[in-house]
Amino acid sequence: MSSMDKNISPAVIKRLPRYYRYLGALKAKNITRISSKELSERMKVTASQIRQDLNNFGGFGQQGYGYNVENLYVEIGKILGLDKSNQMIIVGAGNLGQALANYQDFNNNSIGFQVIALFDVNPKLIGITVHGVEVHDIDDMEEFIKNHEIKIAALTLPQDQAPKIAKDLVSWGIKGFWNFAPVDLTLPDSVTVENVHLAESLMTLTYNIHSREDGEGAE
Amino acid sequence: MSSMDKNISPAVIKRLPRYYRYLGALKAKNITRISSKELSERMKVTASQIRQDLNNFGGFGQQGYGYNVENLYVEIGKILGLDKSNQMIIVGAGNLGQALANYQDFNNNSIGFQVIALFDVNPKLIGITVHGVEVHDIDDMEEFIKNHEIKIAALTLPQDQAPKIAKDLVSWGIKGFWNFAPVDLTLPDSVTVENVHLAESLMTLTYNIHSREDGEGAE
DNA sequence: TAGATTGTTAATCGATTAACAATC
DNA sequence: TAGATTGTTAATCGATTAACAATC
Repeated sequence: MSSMDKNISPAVIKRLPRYYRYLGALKAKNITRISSKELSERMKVTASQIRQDLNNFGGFGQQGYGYNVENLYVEIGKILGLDKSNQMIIVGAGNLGQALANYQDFNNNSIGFQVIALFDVNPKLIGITVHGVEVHDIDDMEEFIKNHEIKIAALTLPQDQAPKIAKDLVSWGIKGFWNFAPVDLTLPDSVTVENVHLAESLMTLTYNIHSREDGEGAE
Repeated sequence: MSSMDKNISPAVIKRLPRYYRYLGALKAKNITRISSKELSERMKVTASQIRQDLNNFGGFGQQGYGYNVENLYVEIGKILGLDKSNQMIIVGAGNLGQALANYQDFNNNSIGFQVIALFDVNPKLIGITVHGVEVHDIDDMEEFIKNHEIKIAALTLPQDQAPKIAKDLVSWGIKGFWNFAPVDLTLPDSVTVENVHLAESLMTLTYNIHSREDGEGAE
């Protein structure tokens, strides 16, 4: 209802955070206005694409002027849901889970994400504190989620455990998964899964490195 | 020359690791053959897409039979460059760098990736060992890369340092970057960059969570 | 006002899906 | 051989780019 989503394509959505990052950088440089043309040169995309993308959400610009940096930054933030509080838990307090808990890039109030608990089965980890956040017993997770009305869970646990725990988490109210386990989660349509498949990302890198080596003398 | 790359689209390349993962799982279940139709049902893509994708690289199947799982697994591994040794270094031995050094998913010989050194400026980190891999002084990086003929570097360092260090690394022989810094690296065309922008991935997650909430009653 | 730049429609391009002849 | 399933061409669909009238 609020944003009368006329089914925005995933390709557009994936580009929004990058616009947001560039606008943040412009803001930090005290640049107050920018045209789609100049932004397109900085970002190495077409000005057409920028205007098309933004116009999915409303007319943020002004003819003859361009876009107000501060305003556009705020608007894209709202579109992405960064104005809401986004508390999350991390399930699996191993190296990756702890790294995410420590990660300053998003884990600060200015962007609005906040890790409020880690969970693990390992008694050696339960009770320790990572970046001021406590590792809890995974058996206490249901109650914690319900008490704190958590909607987002990062999954940084072994592949074989991820599907079952994800299913439980959905029944306890989790609406979005940030999934680092190398497995595809099959969950109801009302639930969102954002995969970060690190091993797969690394494989596309090696593909590109090797294919460039081979194609050196290409036309 | 070797693979006479007829310019495979990035969309196809990004799907290959997922095929590889599914074939590995089939192999582990001792399934020896699979048709594009059955694989398409498991992976929730069209059989057409699977056949089109694979045929960019050669006729791996057999009419009336389907694909041999073991063979296809090996072939896709070769396409991705997993048969070659892929030694890499991690630049930035903070939480994320250490987590990657520890990450078992790719950091084992069976897939062919191997982290052989971490680098940092922090004297407190230099000399420690993470998952059997030593953290070196970043001043020793040039010599190390040249001695070991390293081609791949993971960048897990602060955003403001990434562009300069990436430039240096290129001059020392690095061909591919696995970039975790929230910045776009501008480098020569001969160099490959695979970005893992965690904060941006998390933002698309919140977008989807919130837009589903709003659109609940949509047709 | 004249100049600049948006918002938006139309044209192009590329990727996905469907269909089917080839063939194991 | 008959049945199954690929490899590949053709049709469709969606996303990107170009163009330009609207308008600040």
